[in-house]
Amino acid sequence: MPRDHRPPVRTAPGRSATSRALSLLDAFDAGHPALTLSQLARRAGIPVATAHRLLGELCAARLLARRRDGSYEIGARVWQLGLLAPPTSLREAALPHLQDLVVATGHTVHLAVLEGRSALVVERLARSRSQPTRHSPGAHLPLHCTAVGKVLLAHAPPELQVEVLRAPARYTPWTVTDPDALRRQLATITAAGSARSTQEHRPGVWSVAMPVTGPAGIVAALGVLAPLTAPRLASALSPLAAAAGAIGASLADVDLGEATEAPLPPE
Amino acid sequence: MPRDHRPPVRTAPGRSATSRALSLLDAFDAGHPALTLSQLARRAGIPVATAHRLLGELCAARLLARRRDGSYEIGARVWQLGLLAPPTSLREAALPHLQDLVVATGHTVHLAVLEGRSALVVERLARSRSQPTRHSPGAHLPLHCTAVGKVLLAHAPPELQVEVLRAPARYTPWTVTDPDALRRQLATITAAGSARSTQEHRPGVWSVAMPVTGPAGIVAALGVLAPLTAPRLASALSPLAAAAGAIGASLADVDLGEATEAPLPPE
DNA sequence: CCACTCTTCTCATAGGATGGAAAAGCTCTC
DNA sequence: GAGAGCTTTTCCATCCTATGAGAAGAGTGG
Repeated sequence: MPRDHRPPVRTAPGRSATSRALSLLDAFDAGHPALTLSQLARRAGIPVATAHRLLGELCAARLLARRRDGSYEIGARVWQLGLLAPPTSLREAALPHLQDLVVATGHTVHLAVLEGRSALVVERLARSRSQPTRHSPGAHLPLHCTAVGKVLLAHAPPELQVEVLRAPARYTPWTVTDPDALRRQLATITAAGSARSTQEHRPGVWSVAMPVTGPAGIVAALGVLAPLTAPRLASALSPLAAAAGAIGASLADVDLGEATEAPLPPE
Repeated sequence: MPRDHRPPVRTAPGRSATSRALSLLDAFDAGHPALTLSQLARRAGIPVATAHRLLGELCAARLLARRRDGSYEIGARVWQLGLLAPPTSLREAALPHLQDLVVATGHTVHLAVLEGRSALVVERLARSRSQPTRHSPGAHLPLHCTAVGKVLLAHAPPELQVEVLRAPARYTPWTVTDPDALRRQLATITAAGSARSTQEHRPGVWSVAMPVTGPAGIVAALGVLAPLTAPRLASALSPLAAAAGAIGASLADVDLGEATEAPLPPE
């Protein structure tokens, strides 16, 4: 019975119990779809013993599952819940039109929504299915140097524009990082109804995008990507507009749940 | 200052803080993709004040989002995390083969995995995209009266078989609810390599299914559904086997993360 | 066989979660 | 426009539950 003395436990730094559990979920990303207990504890910044208990709860709720080797992965329950999230209804409404657009243009097609300070790719379709798509659905794109991002930014609330234009990151030698130049671009985009990006995010690639307007306003941006060597992009504008319009129209009865950012500005 | 006296708060029944927060997530389902605070509190069985605080945390973690009208919905973050769950990699590996199978048979195609005591539909493809698919991906099917369910059950651990066969629910007049008869069916299915269901789950519909075998054993079941009036189902067996084999083969390098049920049997 | 890492479990403490109640909105009806 | 009935938000005293060091168990491999 060597358990002789128990020094007082240095307890609860300040985060709530729930926030710790949720930080464990945040430890997973595309590069880390499965993690061990100690990896999770490290990445979430909480003691192993605590992580172990919380992981047990997350597994009981089926948000996580254990693999054969003992490591943890995101559970099917999360996938299932995710089907109820707004991107799914949008994605399903858009899919047939995206396919049409791929056929019409022969290029890769993007559908993205605004999430936080970046564009969340809801769906991406390429000519050949087997072609390795660099950014799969679920990836984030910058707002200031992609065509879909610019469309979303141009129709975003001014506060967000200010925030994003404060310090635009450079991705290629062609990325526009001057706030004033970008601001002028946004004005043009709102007026013209379409945005483009030429090698601003990825060398050798240009893209055009247009807004998708549902009953509650702009809900997404639809873009076409192609290599610089491809035929003129002007030919893509007409089918792009048609597809964007068709998607918007099919959104008529779909929920108008434009989610707001965070409900609690205080703190 | 009318706050004169404060009777002691009848506190904490027994559930952990985290489990309460997670029960709020469980309140969402396909029929209720958006809920108000009081609905959530009712459905999760927790006081409004507590629910309000926990919902604030879930929104901060972006697992939930608020709509314009103040109601809550599943956040895009959940959708994004769900892309890391096993169903996604399986779904993506299978999709091209499912499309081939739809073309080859002309019927609706199902891909399902075992989850708990039911079959989780990972993907469903029909001939015409616009046709209203009754059960979309994410839905659960019973194990004892659908073709995909029977395949999964036949290869499931004996404990699960016992549990499911204890009291099989009746869905139609043709549902087989006799445990012994079902047990014999399972033996036949294991031997023959395919299962069928004729109106056992839904009147006027039959289905055939086969297992999808990856490097780590049976990972899913692939099924074909058709109305009773359709041509003989035997013609579907050959393309079905081909597709199931192709999916299994393309799973070779995909993670072998066969998730176990729950890690903690105690309690 | 020992050294090492990862996982599981225990338990005394105190700090945070709890929920009744009040207040603030919000939508109708009369 | 007062009032009833509803939902959402805030407050705070109590006390229950989360906490995390440590020890033991379970692998791993040199």
